[in-house]
Amino acid sequence: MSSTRKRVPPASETKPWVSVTVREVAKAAGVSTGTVSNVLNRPDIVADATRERVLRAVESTGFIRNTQAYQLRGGRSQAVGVVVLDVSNPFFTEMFRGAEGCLQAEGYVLMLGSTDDSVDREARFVRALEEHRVQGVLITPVGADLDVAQALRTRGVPTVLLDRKAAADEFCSVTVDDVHGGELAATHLFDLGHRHVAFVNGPTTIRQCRDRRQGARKAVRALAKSEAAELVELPVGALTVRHGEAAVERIMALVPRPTAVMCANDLLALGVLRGLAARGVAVPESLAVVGYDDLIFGSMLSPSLTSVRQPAFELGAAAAQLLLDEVNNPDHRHREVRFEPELVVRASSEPNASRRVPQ
Amino acid sequence: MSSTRKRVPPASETKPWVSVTVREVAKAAGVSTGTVSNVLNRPDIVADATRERVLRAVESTGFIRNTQAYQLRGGRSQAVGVVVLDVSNPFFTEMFRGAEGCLQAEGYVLMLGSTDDSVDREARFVRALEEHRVQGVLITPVGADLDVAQALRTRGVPTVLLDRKAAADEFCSVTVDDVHGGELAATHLFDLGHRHVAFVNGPTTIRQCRDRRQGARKAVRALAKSEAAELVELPVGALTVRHGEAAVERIMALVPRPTAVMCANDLLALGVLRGLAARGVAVPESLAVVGYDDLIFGSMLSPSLTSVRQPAFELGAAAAQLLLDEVNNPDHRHREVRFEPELVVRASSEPNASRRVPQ
DNA sequence: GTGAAGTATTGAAACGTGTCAAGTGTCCTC
DNA sequence: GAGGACACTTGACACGTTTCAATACTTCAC
Repeated sequence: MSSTRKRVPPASETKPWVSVTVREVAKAAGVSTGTVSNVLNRPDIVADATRERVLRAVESTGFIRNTQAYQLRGGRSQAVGVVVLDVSNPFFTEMFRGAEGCLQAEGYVLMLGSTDDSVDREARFVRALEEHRVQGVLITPVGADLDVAQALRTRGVPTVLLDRKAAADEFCSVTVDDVHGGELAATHLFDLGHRHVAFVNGPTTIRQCRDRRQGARKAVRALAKSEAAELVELPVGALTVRHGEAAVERIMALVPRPTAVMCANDLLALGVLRGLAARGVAVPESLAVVGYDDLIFGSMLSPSLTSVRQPAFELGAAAAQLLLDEVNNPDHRHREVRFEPELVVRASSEPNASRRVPQ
Repeated sequence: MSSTRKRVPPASETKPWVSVTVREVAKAAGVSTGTVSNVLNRPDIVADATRERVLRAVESTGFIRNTQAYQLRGGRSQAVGVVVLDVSNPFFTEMFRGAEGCLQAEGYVLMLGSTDDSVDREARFVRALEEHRVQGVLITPVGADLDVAQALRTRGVPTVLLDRKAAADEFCSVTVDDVHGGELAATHLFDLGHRHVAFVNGPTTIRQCRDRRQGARKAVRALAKSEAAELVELPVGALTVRHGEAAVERIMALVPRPTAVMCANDLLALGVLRGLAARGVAVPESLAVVGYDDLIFGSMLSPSLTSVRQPAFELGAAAAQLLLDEVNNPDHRHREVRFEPELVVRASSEPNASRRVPQ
């Protein structure tokens, strides 16, 4: 009876090469599977001779442990998800690198995905991460609310917010003070005497865009009545070179024509510079330009781009550390690691700017 | 007797929130686990009323399928590994994006890692990918031999070579003719009359660097005796902006001084331009510069950078397609998808270059 | 020679899922 | 109302690993 229930795998199911299991290693070494497992996980409790024999068997059979089974049994996941807005933005890849350095050293593999500021893509990707039972997630959330991150949290997935402040003490987060950064950029232009400034901003659904705008407005309000200035906002659809370039037409159409442009990030600024160059507008003489992020490429343009520096690599590394602490430390407390932005003045705003920062 | 063997989980093992299993869904819906599984995987064979009930239970319990268990049971892995030389090089992130687009649509998650041209890091990362039983790997192999890729192949992991030609019909691969590209760049400089050309090259352990050098040498040999030219090679340690900048000193020390510089990639070229600008060397008047990759940033410099364009995004997309075919198509044949490089002439080599390519 | 104490190994159970042979109905036909 | 055909549902097993109670084997002291 019961013998007829034995599963007989159909011929079609035979794979070209099935992977070596712990059982085969055990057979090769003449021990039980339990011992093999012990050799791999707690080598100290197994006798020297046996350990040696098993290790040789592991070598000769080409055994590679199956993480799925390991994890299924109750072991820790060795994967971490990283969710960013745009992989092609060097700011995010730098951040990724920072995280990669820390986490790869701890044996983690990083699953990377970009959302392109789409709620749908974000939901789909995070869903996939959850199905993979990742050990944690580093995420730059899309949109104003933190729905996705909250959902992760309630399901017990350690989550660190990248470049986004958490509400209360719900999450760990790494942030840069974008309000202050926006203020720095705008103030710099006002200090130079500009009174008509255009602000090429991305979608205000993106928190960074909102905050930088807020900072810029703050700078406007901080001016004495006698030196009142105007900040004209030009929203664009995405933070890309293409959108920056397209914005130039609108800048030039403004009346009165602005004497300076502030951009919500460097990609936009690079696009603006390109558009201005195509029209033969002199920078900074006819129009000063400042960006945000301080991508390395901005420093090599001529005119080189004034920008607000953010420590992308350090942001990623800090986020990774926070995640590791949340995972390993039993009495972990959520924290916010805050970095200060730094204005880097270059030629696009000051014709003969001596670099105020090395490199 | 046997009841004493029952496992009693120690208190320390209780997790804050254990994930919902198919069993709990079954209980909630008043059916068996088999039926739940059927609803999820072959909804057509289950009665409408039951399906509805189960789906509601899935919803209410917040069930998320455990990919590990799914895969362990024999299902397909939903992960693909991507191994590149350097995540901070926009060329590779563009490639990643191309692959991401195809693969995410098919439900795959991408595990990304950079090797920084280190054999060790490559080995470690690929090892981790194998432990995760990824469905396939897209890899830019480090070093001259294809050891790591070969190992993957013999273990039955579908592997596509990125930007690297396979020996025989061992692998699928996507490539750009780097020899031709190198030739294009060098020939361009010779056509402009340059006879002393410096070649800032990366480590020749990197295949791209070797091939581009070979192309450049070929261009030298193609010259008539009457117009013989000299190509001085300056090897540097890595393909980065920093290394390019550092090479400038050596360029300027050459006797006779070269009138043109060809760089193995755009990051090097950007570094060179930066170094030259710092020394006040006029480009292209005193020294012409060409790069390789045609990163978007090169087009925005002034002088804008002449470069050899490679369709990074398309490379990644093509690789993803090849992988999907290898995975899905039973009678898959290995293929090489070959792209042709394209010279984009800009101001860094020709003062008043009218762009020969739009954008 | 017996018991105690330690050391090394074993083997079965469990993790969460998909599969499939067997089982339970239900409806139709003769 | 017996039999067959059909439509769903069930439940045990297998995947590859780790864990842990139980066992086997040594050593040592009395």
